[in-house]
Amino acid sequence: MESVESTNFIEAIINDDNKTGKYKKRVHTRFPPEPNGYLHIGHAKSICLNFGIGEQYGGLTNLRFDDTNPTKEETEYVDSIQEDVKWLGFTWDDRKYYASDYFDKLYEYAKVLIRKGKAYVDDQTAEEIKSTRGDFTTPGVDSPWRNRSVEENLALFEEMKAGKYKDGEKVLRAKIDVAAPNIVMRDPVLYRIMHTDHHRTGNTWCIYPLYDYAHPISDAIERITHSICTLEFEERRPLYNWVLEEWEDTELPQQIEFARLNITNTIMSKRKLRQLVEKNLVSGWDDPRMPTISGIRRRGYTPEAIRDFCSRIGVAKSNSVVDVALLEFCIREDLKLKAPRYMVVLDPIKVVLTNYPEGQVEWLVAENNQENESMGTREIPFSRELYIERSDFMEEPVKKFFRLAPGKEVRLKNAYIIQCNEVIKDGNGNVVELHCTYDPESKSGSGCQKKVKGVLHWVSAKESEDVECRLYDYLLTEEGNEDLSDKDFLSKVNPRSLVICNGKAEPALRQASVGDRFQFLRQGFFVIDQDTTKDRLVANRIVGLRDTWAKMQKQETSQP
RNA sequence: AGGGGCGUCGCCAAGCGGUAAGGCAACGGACUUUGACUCCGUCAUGCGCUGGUUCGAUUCCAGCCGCCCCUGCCA
Repeated sequence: MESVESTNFIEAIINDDNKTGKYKKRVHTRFPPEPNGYLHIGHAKSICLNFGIGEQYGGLTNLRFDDTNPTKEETEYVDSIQEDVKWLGFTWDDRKYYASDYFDKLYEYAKVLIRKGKAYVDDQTAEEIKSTRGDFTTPGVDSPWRNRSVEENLALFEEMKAGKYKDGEKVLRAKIDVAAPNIVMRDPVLYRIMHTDHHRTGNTWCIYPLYDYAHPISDAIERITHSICTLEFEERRPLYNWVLEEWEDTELPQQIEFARLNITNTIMSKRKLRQLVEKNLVSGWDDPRMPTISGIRRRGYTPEAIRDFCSRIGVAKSNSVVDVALLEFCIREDLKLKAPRYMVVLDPIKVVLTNYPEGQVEWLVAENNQENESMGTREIPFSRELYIERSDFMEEPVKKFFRLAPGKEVRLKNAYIIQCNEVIKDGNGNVVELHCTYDPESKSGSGCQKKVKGVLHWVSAKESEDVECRLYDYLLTEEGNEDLSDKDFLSKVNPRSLVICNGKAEPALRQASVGDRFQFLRQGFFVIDQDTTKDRLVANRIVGLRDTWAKMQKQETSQP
């Protein structure tokens, strides 16, 4: 809510530009995803940053699909990206663009570069280009085709466009300096030949521009002022500026880089997330365990929580790994007053109140959210047979355990104080039932003065409805986003080791998860997902189980 | 090794020469019919290291050390 405002380095740049009048106080940003996958929480940082700056400075923010590589891009992805950005609460109005909108302009400007002697057609193969580019310590060598005449280059480039050549036969290269210390500047490729259908332009083109060429021009065409991207593009900034040298506009966009988001134990690589989907290790990009925007939406995260998270993590240039606990804090913070607090029992143990009349049902009043009266109350059934959480009972209580134990008293939330008198076990010594007595004078709200240490969640055994549900835990890895080889990675990425719920993760994580689960369960912060129908039952809201107990689909290990 | 970045509390992150904000986490304590929430309190004589400049340096200079990125016709 009242987070302290301090300006980040990007805002400092913009403030300075506004002061010097560099863009006549115009602020125009863009969010430029390649439609080759679903957006994840890491993209949310970029979205909040770019759209946030637009809002903050009374400027504009475009949505632009960077679709210059037809082999990777699909319409499904552009749809999901739009949905996610909108869901986060941002709007681009009519400013939705595609790099492919500019294919004609890009082509024409390439010819300008050729006429200026700043680009040439190279006949070398990819391998030849690679081997003549040199390495970190060795300068590159000029291509034998580097000094073709403007006329020849123009003719060749037109032939490339006309489809005269096969894939890889020729490329258009920038004529910069093959010996530049910055390898990016060693005559980078501007255009390649690809006889591939594009998701929007179909087979109109067989030459496609590369990012380094298309991006600065797209920015310039849209009159972007601050082109914000991640750190790995930093050494490409000289090329970004080089491409724009002949551009006629006097207010050229400037590239600014920031560190991408990493979260502890969270897979943030699109490549790896794609593998999870393709290997069917998750149900899809929107599987509630995925760190994708659509996945965490299904988990019950709110846009407000994610935006709050993005503002709390800050923006800087140092590689950092944010503790997932901060994300969890943000959703709790937002849901605190929004989520109805229902009681739930996931792993039930039966409690029989031996002094409560058989067949009697009493309807008790419970507040939906004790911190937010406007959420009202509901009536919940109370009867002789109830369920409580198995972990809320300990036959031999440890030191600070103040839930139920033989002889101990505890309050059933919104109901009565009960005392445990007898423990019923099966042939194997497993506790199957608890016989307790309730104190009729202790009804909640009756002004009963008796104090007990513990308060338990419970549900009536007969009057409650069952809800088939699954409680998902995060898709966490022990390694986080470490770079594993494909083989190692896939061996780790299976539902067993990744789903903390299954109790298969490393002890420290598992413990953290138990704590987290506790938070969420006790406060009614659940996500349930009806797997069979794939119904988006949980989208955008927290679902509590109203006085029911959920039958967890048992995955081997039970809760501690 | 060449180029480009970055190093402030367990995790983020302000600070831009005047004597270390804030958040998360953690830990005490109060309150509590959710061990939640709330509330109080604690939590860097220290800013990668070493020198230098200065009355004074996290902030300037030099030299080290550490980490990240770059040799796609991916973005």
